[in-house]
Amino acid sequence: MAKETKKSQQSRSSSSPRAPTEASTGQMVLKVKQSEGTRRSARLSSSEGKRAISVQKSKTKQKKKSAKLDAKIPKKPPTAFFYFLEDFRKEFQEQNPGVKSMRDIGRACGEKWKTMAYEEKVQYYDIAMEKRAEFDKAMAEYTERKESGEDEETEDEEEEDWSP
DNA sequence: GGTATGATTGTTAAG
DNA sequence: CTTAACAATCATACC
Repeated sequence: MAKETKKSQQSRSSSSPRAPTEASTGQMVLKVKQSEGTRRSARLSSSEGKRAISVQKSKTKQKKKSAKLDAKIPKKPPTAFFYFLEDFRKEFQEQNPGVKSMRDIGRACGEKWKTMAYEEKVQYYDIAMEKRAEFDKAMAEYTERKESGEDEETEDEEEEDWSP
């Protein structure tokens, strides 16, 4: 079977100036480039140009799913890092049964994640890619619906208390 | 009892 | 171009 890892490209690369010429080289070379010259550098230049840098000023205060913030926005799929966490968590707990919680694991994960080789991370990236493809589709529908008329809603799910 | 927080990186949509 | 938000998860903290 000629499966191999080739579906990573996907059609989303309509605007991706990277792909052709790949066969010419004959070697895989992978796509280490990705987008190193986009937000990564942007952050640097910003820090250089600006002084304070953002430094995560917001502290990342996300959460509160209890509040109905999901509205109609498609939920974001887990990133490659999260998939890696899933596997890492199991191992980490086995090696460190005394660990307290994800906070510690997250730190260990992040550290290891950076040390991991691209090829090893690629497998997780690949998974995330498929997820994004699906999410992309959902987003298209969401946008379309939004333009059409977000007002609409079929509030079908209002199960509040169905106790007769 | 329940909610909020914290920590990790990656990805996205919007401004 | 840049920013802020959010994704999973669970021990912990507060009232």
